Order: sequence, then structure tokens, then C-alpha cells
Amino acid sequence: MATIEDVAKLAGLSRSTVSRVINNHPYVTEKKRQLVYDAMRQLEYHPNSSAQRLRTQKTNTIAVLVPRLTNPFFPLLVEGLEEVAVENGFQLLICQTQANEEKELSFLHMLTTKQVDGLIFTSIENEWSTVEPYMQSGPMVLCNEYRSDVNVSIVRLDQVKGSYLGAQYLIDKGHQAIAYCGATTSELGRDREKGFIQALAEAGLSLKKEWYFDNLYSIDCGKRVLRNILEMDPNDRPTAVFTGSDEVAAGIMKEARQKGLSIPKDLAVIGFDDQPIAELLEPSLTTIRQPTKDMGRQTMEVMLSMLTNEQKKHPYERKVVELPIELIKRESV
Amino acid sequence: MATIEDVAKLAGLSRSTVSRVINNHPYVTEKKRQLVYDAMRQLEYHPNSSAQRLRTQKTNTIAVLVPRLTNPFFPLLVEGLEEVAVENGFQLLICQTQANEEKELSFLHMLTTKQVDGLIFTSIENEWSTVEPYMQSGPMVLCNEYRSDVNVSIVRLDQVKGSYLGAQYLIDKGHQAIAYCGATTSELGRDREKGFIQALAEAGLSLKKEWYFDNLYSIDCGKRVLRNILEMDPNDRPTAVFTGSDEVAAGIMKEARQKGLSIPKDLAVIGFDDQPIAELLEPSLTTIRQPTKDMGRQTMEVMLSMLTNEQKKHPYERKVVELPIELIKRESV
DNA sequence: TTGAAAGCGCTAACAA
DNA sequence: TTGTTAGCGCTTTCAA
Repeated sequence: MATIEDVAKLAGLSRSTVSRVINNHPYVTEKKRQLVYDAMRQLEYHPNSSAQRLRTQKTNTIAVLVPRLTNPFFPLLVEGLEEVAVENGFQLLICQTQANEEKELSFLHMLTTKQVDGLIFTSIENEWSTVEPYMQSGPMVLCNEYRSDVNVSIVRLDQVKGSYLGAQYLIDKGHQAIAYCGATTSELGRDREKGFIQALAEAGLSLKKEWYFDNLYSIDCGKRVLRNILEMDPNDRPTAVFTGSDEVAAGIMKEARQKGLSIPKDLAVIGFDDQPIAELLEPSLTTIRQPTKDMGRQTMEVMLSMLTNEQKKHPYERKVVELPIELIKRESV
Repeated sequence: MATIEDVAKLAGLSRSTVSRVINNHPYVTEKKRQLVYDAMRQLEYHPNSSAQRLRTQKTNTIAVLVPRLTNPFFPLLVEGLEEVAVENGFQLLICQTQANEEKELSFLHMLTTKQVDGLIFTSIENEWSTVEPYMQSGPMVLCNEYRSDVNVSIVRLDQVKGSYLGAQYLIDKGHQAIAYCGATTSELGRDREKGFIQALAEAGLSLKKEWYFDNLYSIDCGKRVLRNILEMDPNDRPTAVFTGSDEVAAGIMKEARQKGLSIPKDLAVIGFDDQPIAELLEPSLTTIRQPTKDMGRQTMEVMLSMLTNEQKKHPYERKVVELPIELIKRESV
């Protein structure tokens, strides 16, 4: 492999001049610039990325932590993140945590080893107290999932409103017995619960403990929920289910059909996300639309502004962005 | 940030000894090893990744080129690739080409700039002649898509058999008028076409030009196909469609319902991939199952063996792995 | 078993 | 406008 030294020799110039050409610096005469280009081409020279990183202390890479890419929500988010990153000369390092605390920690490590310039969480597995120390190694932004009581930049949705809209719609459609699929472990999950309960309360209803399903995320989880519902007393079981994701909703619907239930007649189902699958299901899925890709774009913009401010030696400024969320009415309710 | 020098000083030892401890070399007394560990902990020292890379000329990172992550086939493939990579201390750099030639080229570049140790294609956008020169910069493996006439390692499926099975099944079910959604641009696409035509030929049938839809990949593409079919003469139009992906099949089915067609009565549909969505559709989708995740695992194993052989200064040995493919019968045919 | 020293390939401050 | 020079932080001979 040719090095900058080889190019300099061949061009009859110094390494500095070659470096200036590589980095598009001013104050290089056109003639010498050409000399350098010729030499680079002749030697098939390409600057060594590790050397550049070591010297500049920058990687132009941003880590994005996602639980798993097989959940279609995240590829969409990544698409938004990546668009803005690439527009600004940055690269993404996509890290699947598999919802595993240790894996997440190992990725956080990349910030301290200077393998990445910044890090974006789209979900958080560890306690914030164990994450926080890593903030001194580089900028972090929370996207989607959040912690409102800590000093970190956040781009998120109004989850309270999301579930409120869903519950209200079910109630408007005459449902009184509504099951809930949620997650108690995250603030996002607790906010959704808040909105859901609020809508119920305004209608004089409350959430039954036995109708609360916790910690669900997959199609199979959804199927299990449906089977659980079927095991309940037929005279006292939910007529509608609010779910935390289109996957779970799809699982419920699939299993319902399997068991001979008709949707929405026997059971109304409402999803969350508005993934492509929502429209394809039969009946098509009523769901809460998240502006996923836009959330990605905005997150990356916050991250890049932090990286830029950092260069100006300004302290990081906390930004909180909240994006709108809406109900998409289809046929499953 | 603490450096190795700081650790050495605090421990009262040399940089070399600290380095040996970091890299688990033998010949360090337990006592000094502890001294080093203590110093590292005290200083919160973490080796700088760029420096290690520059010095060792290794990144322990492998680039994986995918067209886009929003096609669920690829996250599944990546999962397999990543499992094996992580098991062996390697990291994945996932690169979305957006099916764009220039983007692909820019990622190939990472091999020459030593940003990655090896590169895996899951689809190829450029001519092989423009890709080939990059092989001298590091090992490459083709996964899923392939070029049988070039000297590169490949892990792939028997595509001829895949489409043969699908076509044969449709014919067995009594279909004579079968539309085909394919791709002429890749060898994979041409092989599928081969198998399809072969099955037809054995039944004394042939593929109508007007029933050939080229270059389709998304749900919307599928919808368009269905509309095209409906514009045909009702007395001379396909009774079945063979598609190149579950997405396209889903689009066709969705639009068919929209237009009042019943599946499979009015139109039989067969997919390709067996993604989660295949089972969820109504009716559920008959499709060709690809052992996607396993294909990923095997690909990474080939890549790692090349990386290892490289260290032994052996020339790369071309490996070709072909995985089985099967027909999953459901309700859409 | 340990340390000294060289150098991976690059950028940037400084001098000219 | 260009070149000289000093490292960035690490690993790895080589010698002790």
C-alpha cells in the first residue's frame, strides 16, 4: 500500500502539501495540486483511515444502538438517521443490543475507546446511572426512548397522547372492556399507560389488572395474548385490545382468526407504529402513527449540532424535541 | 483521556508491559499484571482503538453491503452474519447501498482505506469488472447474490430449484396461465427465470412476454402488477403469479382484495423468502423459504476463514457453498 | 520476564 | 505558498 510519503516523493513535494491536497486546504498552487493528484492516481494511493483518525481524534462515525433490526420500526428510524449523517459526511455504526444490558455496555465502550464520535440510543437497557458516566467520553442523544429526569438531549414523541388517542377511539366505538399490552420497565411505557388510563378515567372506566399484559414485542407475544384472553370468562373478557406495536397486534389478529374470532366484531385491535404491515393485514390495522423516519432525521441533526458545538469548545446544550403522533383509522376497530 | 504512557508511569512499569497485559500476552508476572490492572482502573484507561488499528493494521471490522435494511430479508441475513462475527471478536459495519452504484463504490473504498478487514456483498450493483480490482485490498465474499464466472467465494441458494418448485406447484394445482415477477439484471434473477421456464416447459407451457414483470421489489410494485393484470383481456390473463419476494406478493394480494378479487380462487400468488409477514397475510402466503439466517452464518464463517488464512500468508481459496431451498405450502395457491 | 526504541500513516503548528 | 518537525497512542522487535 502506498503511503502519503510515497506520493510526496513521486510528486517531488512534501507530505504536508500532499496532505493539504487530500484535505482540500487552500494555499496550494493549481500546478502542484495536479502533481499530487497525478502521483496519487499513479500509485493508487488512498489515505489510511486509522492514521487519520489517530491524528485528528475524530472518526466521523456515530454509533446507533438499536435492540434489533428485525423489528421493522428500527430500520425505518435508521434510514432517517443515516440520511442526515451521510449528507454531513458522517457514517453510522449500527449496533444491535438484542435488548441485552451487557451488549449495550460493550457498545457504550466504543465511545471511550474513541471508536465513534457520538452515540444515539433508540432504546436503553441499563440504568441511567450506569450510562451517565459515559457522557464525558462523547455526546449522546436519546431517540424514541427517553429519561425526562436526566440532563441529556432527547428526540421523542408524545407517548401519553398516542395511547390517549387510541383508547379514546376505542371508547368512542363503544368499547368498555379494553385490554392493554404495555411495558412497565421504560418511561415510554409508563407514559403510554398514563395516557391510556387517562382516557379510560374520563369515560369513567378503569384498567383491570388481569387485562394488563406486560413486556410484549413480537408476533408470538401477540398470539399468546390472544390465547390468554380466550381462557378468560366469556362473559367478562375484553372486547378490544390496545397494543404497543403493530407486530403484537398482528400476532393477536392472526391467532384470533385461527381461533375463529372475527375482527373487529368479536375483538377490536389497535396497533402502534403504522408499519407497512398495518395496511396489509386483513382487516387492515388501525394504529398510532409514529413519524419514525423524521424522528431519525431530527435526532441526527441534534447530534451533529452537538458535535459541531463541541469543536467550538462550547458546553453541550440540552435539547428536547417532541414530535407529533396521530391515529390512523382503518378496519380493525 | 489517559494513555498507555500514563498507565505505565502510575504502575511504575514500561509501556511494553502494559501493552502485554492489555493483549493477554504470556510472560508477565502476576504481580506486575495486577499493578497494571490497578493503574488502568484508577485512570479509567481504555486503549485507543484508532492507535491499535494503525499499529496492527487490523480493524476487526467487516463491512456488509445491503441494498436497504427496510427490506426485512436483510435484517435476518445480518443477524446470522453478526452472530458469527461477534462470536469471533469481529464487528459488523452495515452499509446500505440503496441499490446505488456510486454508494456501493464508496463502500468498497473502505477496503482500500483499511477501514475494514473484509467485505461481504449481499447484492451487487456494479459490474464485476469494476468490483474486481478491490479484491487486492482485502477478502470479499458474495452472499445471496452471485457471479458464477468469477473467482470469488460465494454462499448462495439454488435459485433455479427455488423457482422450479414454485412453478411446478402452481402447475400441479392446475394453473396454465402464470405471470412472472423477476429481475433480468442479476444472475440470481436469470437463474430463477431458468427454473421457472424449465418447469413450464416440462408441462408443455411457455412464458408469455406480456406476463413478465421485471425489476420489482416493493409492496407498491406488487400493487402495480395487479393493476396491470386487471387491464388485460379477462379471457386471456394469468390465473397465478409467481413473485420474487414476499413484499411484492403482499402488494399484489392487497390490491387484489381492494379490487374485489379473491385469492387463491381468482388469482393464486406465490412469494419468495418466507418472511414473518407470509404467515400473517390473509390468506397466508405460499412461498419459497430461504434459510436466510443460516446463509448469513455460513457466509461469515467463510469470511473469517479467509481472514485467518491471510494471516498465515496463504493465498485465498475460493469456496462455494450452496444451501437448500424449499416450498412452504399455505393458502394463497 | 522486562524495557528501550522504532515506527504504523497521518496532520498541523511553525518557520521560511 | 511550501517544507520541517513533532507527535497522535499503540505494538513489537530487539536486547538485556
